[in-house]
Amino acid sequence: MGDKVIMDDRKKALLKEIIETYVKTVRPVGSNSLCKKLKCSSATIRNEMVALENMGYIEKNHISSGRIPSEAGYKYYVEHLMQPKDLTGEDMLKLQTIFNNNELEVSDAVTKCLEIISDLTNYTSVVLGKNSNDNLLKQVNIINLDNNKIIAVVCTDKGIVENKQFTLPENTNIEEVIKTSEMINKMLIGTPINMVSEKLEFEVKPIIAKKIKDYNTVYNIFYDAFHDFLVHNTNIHVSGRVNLLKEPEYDNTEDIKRIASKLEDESFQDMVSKIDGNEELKIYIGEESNFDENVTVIKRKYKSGGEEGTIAIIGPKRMEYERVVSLLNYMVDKIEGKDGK
Amino acid sequence: MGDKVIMDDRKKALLKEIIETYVKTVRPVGSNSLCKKLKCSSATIRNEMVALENMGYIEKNHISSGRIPSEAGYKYYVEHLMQPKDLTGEDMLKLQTIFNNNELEVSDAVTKCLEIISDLTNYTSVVLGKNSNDNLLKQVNIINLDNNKIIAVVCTDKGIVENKQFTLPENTNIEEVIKTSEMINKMLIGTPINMVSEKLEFEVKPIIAKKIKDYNTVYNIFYDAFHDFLVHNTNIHVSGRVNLLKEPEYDNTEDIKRIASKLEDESFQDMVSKIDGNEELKIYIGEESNFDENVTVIKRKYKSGGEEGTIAIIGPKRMEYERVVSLLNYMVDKIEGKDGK
DNA sequence: GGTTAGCACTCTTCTTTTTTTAGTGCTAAC
DNA sequence: GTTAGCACTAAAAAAAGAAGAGTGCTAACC
Repeated sequence: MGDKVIMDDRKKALLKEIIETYVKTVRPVGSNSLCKKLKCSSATIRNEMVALENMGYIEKNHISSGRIPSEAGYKYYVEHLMQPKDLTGEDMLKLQTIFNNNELEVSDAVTKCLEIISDLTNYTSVVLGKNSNDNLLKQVNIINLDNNKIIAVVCTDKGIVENKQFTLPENTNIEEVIKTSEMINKMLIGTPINMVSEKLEFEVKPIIAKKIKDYNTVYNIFYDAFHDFLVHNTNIHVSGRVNLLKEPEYDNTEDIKRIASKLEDESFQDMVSKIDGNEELKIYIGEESNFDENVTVIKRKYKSGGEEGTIAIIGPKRMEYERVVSLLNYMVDKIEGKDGK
Repeated sequence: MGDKVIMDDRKKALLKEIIETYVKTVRPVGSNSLCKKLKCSSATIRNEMVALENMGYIEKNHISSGRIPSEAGYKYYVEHLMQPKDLTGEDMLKLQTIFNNNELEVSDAVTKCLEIISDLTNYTSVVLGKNSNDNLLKQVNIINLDNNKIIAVVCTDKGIVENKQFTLPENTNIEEVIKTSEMINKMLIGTPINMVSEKLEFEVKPIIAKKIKDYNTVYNIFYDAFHDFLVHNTNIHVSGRVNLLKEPEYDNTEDIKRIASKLEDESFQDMVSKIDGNEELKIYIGEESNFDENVTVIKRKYKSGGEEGTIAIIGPKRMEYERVVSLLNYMVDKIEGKDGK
């Protein structure tokens, strides 16, 4: 109990072995099966297991069952034991073929990657992308439809385009809207997209206030258009939802339905959104995942072209940590163009 | 066997009762439970049941179980027995609140409806929308980014906007692209969007062929942009995926996983796509559903503004047929603006 | 002191048996 | 044509038994 047992090398090796076996087999791991690997008898292993259990790294389902890793165990593994290996040739090859296809736009590449990762790993992957603030306003166009309807098209230097439709009040003069758009194009081009609203209010609004009587309506149109650009511009893609459902530990309808619900629910967007602190990669196990106590979420930031975001892999707690981490890192390096190619 | 038994009124009432009870309870229906409703003894009902079974409208799981409707039974019900009722006040109210919200654009309204239907019925709903061919070209804009990149923005009179990015070959003159876009804006405005490619080839291409040396590159850009507009512009929305999974008949992991797979698979887009013949509403039961033998799909066409498409409701075979049909019809009338409001 | 063989014990899982229950088909009487 | 009565069936639920995997502990071993 109160014993301060230290985590010696054999205990580490044992924990590593237990976790990696469990990841493969999804069965509680018994002392017998580890004899060869650890080069000692099952009795010795059992003794060590008791120690590991007291430390909280492994647990058992019932008094005479094999051991399974605890959440703390996985956490210890991730922090101290795992060694992200090189990608296998197979994994590497598949990824390479994607990136050699130059035609892909950034966000296509990310999405495509996502699919591949889901495919290779059999987990679910999610990407939450956002237009980064280094997008600069390139141009805003007004297109005049019938019936007092107009469309405002906003475009940035990174090539991101968004549009929004408005119905003008009866008495609004479309010409004035178009003139204002021209003014914006003269004054605000090159402004970081998140600063546009501000400049619109303090630089453009005062000017049009003098020239146009219904200036508030006109102002609001552009305000809305830019505002929408910022808000709307979070796009989320999910790939391989069912993969997760098919993981063998979810073998009852309860679990499956619960997880399927969560995967469809929009709220899981929040879950992906942020990596706390400013680490590039972070692993959230069980409770911490903010999604479901029976999963692990691995998040990885990326930033490329006009877009930045987070990729998240959702898998069972007995995830192939090493592989997924390698895969993610490799992929993001490619996307960010850090590989010199 | 060879008996030609006729479907008299009592048999009809019995079949209707069996189906509607089964829809509610999801349990095989026994003769006893129907005595009150049919006003006769269980023995009589059993006799009639034998007749219905011979006709193929009901079946039993094993020799001493109650009866469940067969696929043919559902089909008979849908064709002869059900009477789409008026919506309940509750259903009506929820729908009304959506439509009173004038700000919704068409496609938003459809999507919103979808969510409500999934919510009310606990089935899965899908909409496959397409820009209808009565969209006319309104305008095409070229936006010039750095690095030989340009964006082509295509807009129709119904206010649908699409954009596509291109990287120009080194030696292409951007001015010429812009000039061509202006020419298109003069010549092709008002052309049905599906005809634009053709006119582009036979009316515009010959002209630019004379003026521009690299005319093929320029032509291809616009060709691609318009082509993409047509291809891209099928949008599919799914709502309430999990609802279907939660239906009580899918009480084993097998079924749930299989159906979840199909719901995520893109191929189910094909399933939704068309209603054969030119009926407005059609019901596909089991095998016919083209999706899964354990579901029913009800499809309903709609057409509104610049968009047309099909709404499909996917539910268990023991679907609340009457309610769903009423709901769909009511909803589509509203969307199409046929209610005079 | 750490390591190991041996063994009783525990819990799960699988198989078999028994009981209960819902509902049928058929016969004979109304 | 309708109904009561009854033997019969199959499923589902509950109970009982057998097999297996793995543990904890003790005592002997190096």
